[in-house]
Amino acid sequence: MSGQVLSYQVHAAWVSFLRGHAALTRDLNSQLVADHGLTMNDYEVLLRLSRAPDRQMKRIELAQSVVLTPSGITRLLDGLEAEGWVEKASCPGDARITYAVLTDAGREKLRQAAETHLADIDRLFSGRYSTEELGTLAELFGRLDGAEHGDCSPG
Amino acid sequence: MSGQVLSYQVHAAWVSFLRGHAALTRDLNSQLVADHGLTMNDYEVLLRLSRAPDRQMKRIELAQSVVLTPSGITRLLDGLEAEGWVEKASCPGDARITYAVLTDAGREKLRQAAETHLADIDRLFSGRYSTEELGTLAELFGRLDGAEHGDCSPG
DNA sequence: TACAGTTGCTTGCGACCACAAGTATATCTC
DNA sequence: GAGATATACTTGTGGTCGCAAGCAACTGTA
Repeated sequence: MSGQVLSYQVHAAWVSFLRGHAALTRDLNSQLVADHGLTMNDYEVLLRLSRAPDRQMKRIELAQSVVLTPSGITRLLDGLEAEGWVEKASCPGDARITYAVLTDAGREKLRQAAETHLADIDRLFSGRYSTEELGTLAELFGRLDGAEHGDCSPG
Repeated sequence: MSGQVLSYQVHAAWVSFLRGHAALTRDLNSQLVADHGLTMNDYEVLLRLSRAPDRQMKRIELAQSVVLTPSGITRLLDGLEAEGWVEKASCPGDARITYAVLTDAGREKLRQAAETHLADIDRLFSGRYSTEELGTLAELFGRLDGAEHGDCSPG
């Protein structure tokens, strides 16, 4: 490894990554907030829950899955619970653990939001990349966190 | 284009993109703050200025180059000015315009921060990708904003 | 010159999120 | 089983940043 002098490729990729993320998320987030009153993190949380067994997850696992701290997930879920889209459930075997459960209303909210949000994402990506390139991106990104990926549709 | 049903590739790439960005920036940013008292945006601004002619840029152009709003760049530069790393300069021909100018102290600060920050970036990327893959990433990312890229070393 | 529209910048406000500290519960060690 | 440690979660605090509104300066039209 170099250490002292960063390769041109690494830095060029990193700067583009930062700029691309800032530009895309600002666009997508403001659209999502305007259309549905959800932030992108709200949406991602609803999506994770919708794809989890019994549509519920431990809060701590949910936090890790969307890269938020425990305090972050508490505040985020506060909002979703206030809207009735998520509920708490206790864990019989461990009183420390609280589950976040997607309600029917939350499922419906996600379904509505997905209609425009997926189209927004599609518009930003499909115009710039071929199917093959998207596959390459998905593979390379996947290495950043060793993430698993599921179907993209809610439900 | 699809519009209604998002392709698997698009969504898989997007979700990995979000997770990767969150994980990487949280790591790099906390390191940079702990080591040098700079946020990643602070660093990026200092770097842009260091590579600009006469080490100065119009504030509005600086904001666009790091994807911040005008209010965002005002607050950010407030901090850098308070530390003496950046100064304001007026534009002779247009009193609306203010330049942000990198001071010698700011240049030195950037040099010090770059030592550890570039190594941090290198560590995160070089371990996961080959040189060829980094080139691919840089090219694909570059299309997100049509950005131009300069040398990665400050000065 | 007068007036409308645009541009650059700042400020008030609110949202989001991380960190640190605190509480409650569980587990491990003796 | 008592005490130390670890885990899950919440809350107080502070920082960053976007949006809307406002101000100052420039430009265009007549």
